[in-house]
Amino acid sequence: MLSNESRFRRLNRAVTTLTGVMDQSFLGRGRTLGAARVLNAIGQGREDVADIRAYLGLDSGLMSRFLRGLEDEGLIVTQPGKTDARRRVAQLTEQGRDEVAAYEELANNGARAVLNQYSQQEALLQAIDLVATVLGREQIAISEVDPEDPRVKNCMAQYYAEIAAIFETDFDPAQASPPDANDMRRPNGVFLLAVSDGLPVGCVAVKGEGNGLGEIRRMWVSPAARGLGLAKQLMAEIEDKARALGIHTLRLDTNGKLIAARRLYENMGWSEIDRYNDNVYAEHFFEKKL
Amino acid sequence: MLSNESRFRRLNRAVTTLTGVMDQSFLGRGRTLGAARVLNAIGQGREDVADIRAYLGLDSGLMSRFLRGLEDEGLIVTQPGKTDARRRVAQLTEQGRDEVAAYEELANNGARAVLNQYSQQEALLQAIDLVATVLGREQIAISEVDPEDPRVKNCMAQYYAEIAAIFETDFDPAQASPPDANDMRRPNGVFLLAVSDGLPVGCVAVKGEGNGLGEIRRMWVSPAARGLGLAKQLMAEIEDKARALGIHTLRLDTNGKLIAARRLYENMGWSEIDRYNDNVYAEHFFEKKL
DNA sequence: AAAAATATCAGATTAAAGTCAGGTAAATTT
DNA sequence: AAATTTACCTGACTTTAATCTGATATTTTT
Repeated sequence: MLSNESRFRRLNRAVTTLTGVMDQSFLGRGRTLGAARVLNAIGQGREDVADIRAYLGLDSGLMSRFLRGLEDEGLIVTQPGKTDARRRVAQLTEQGRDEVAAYEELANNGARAVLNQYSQQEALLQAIDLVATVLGREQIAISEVDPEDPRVKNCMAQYYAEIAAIFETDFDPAQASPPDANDMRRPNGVFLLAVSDGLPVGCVAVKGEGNGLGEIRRMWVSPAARGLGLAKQLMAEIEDKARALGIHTLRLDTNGKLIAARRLYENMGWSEIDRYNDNVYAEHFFEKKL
Repeated sequence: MLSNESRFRRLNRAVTTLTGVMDQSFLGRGRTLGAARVLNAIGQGREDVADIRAYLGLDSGLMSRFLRGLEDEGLIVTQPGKTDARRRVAQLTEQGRDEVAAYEELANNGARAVLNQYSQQEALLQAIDLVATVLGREQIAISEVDPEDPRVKNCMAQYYAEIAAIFETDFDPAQASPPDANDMRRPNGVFLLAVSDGLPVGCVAVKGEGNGLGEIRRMWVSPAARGLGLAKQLMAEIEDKARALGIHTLRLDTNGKLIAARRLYENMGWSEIDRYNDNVYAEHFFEKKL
């Protein structure tokens, strides 16, 4: 009925309207939106002035004035950077933290007001995650994390829930040869987590034992990030990490129902081999020489 | 992992960033955003100045200046309204139409640029429809349309596709006692369509034959609008319309697999009766005295 | 018919954001 | 060591949006 473009523009209009309302509530704290944006950027942990400037797209003169204003209010302090004294670093004062918290509260209240009046919140949130992740696809960042990072645990919980739904039985991780966290930490292995604007959207690990053999584990991509080529990117990066760790042969196992995964492995140069473990959920086994 | 509020705010950020880029492209046409917004509102068919003013939330002085500017550019003409000469009415000139088309092109290109780089477009668009509809829930408008309106055909096509998926067989509308369009037109009946910012999200009809008996047909709510109470609203409105047409008894049929629908009818005071037609897809029959 | 309300317009003013042209100190390059 | 570049600052200026006041024409109410 509507063109795809129009459907997209409907979203723009709906979100823009809400954002306008939210911005209005921000004004209630007696600061201009520009100053509030800078303050909140600092509150998000962005300290480097040049970084904030790039993030918000501000002219250096304008930025400078915002910083002076916030300083005069006693909300931030700025200092020359340690490694480069030209780059200045901004930090919140006690009072600044309170003020950021107040803005957070306003933004969260605005969000809650919308979410709470809808009966099927989880479905809505999943749609929101998908849309936000696809629209912000350029800013998905893959980085090394500890295998016991709480975000990793969260990814795994989602993974198990999905697997259970696909297998139509309970999924017992203990029966899937659970890897020792230490084998996914340097120097044995590496754990990679993909994050899209704060939301964990995928992970993968290489598990090693220091003998040149490695295994790919914990491969997962959130439904919100599927179709973006993230799985391929994670696999490529983890292979690089494995190579750098001195691993020459990688293996992995997978279930027959995870068809997309199997196709990916085949496309990326893996070859099927015989069963090499007693994981009861695994039906296909692959190997790749690095 | 992330709070619900944070997940919502991720969407805000992603959309706002894109909107900013789009707005930049609008500026390329040498007009301020304010003036462009007014022009595009007129291009959308909003003619009444007071209406545009309310829609865009503009002060009368500011609005007046935008209109003068657009008039000076030769893009619009304004006249006193016919029924009330205080309210002015704006219309596009030939040149204005071209300019609106140019803005449309820019906006559509921006939307396409985002959509086209994603491989699972239809899933994304469905998520977009859901999010935009829920966020813009207040602006769903229900109005009478002709049963042969193309938007109605589109709703029905979606309905049939869904039904086919639920029944796991092909669905042949010809076997479902298809109603005569004329019986869903005044004075026999009424057809209602629910539209959310341009997107048809639901419909319902009362089919009558002028004898005080009526039948509810074409009841459908888009997946994008479920959970908003739209079905209930449509049913309530169509009952009112039926009453106003002089109908004293309403009937309807439904399939056993449409559980939510059946529960709705029961909650709204319908009582189950014996089969009254030979619709092969119908398994439950209801009646309501008005 | 008079009074009140409504819709727009025009001019003056303010506020916020953004731009531009130097200037300084620190870092980097030559 | 000199020249260049970088990051930030300051002050002057422009643009855009927004607000406020008062005027006019029209409609509605009394």
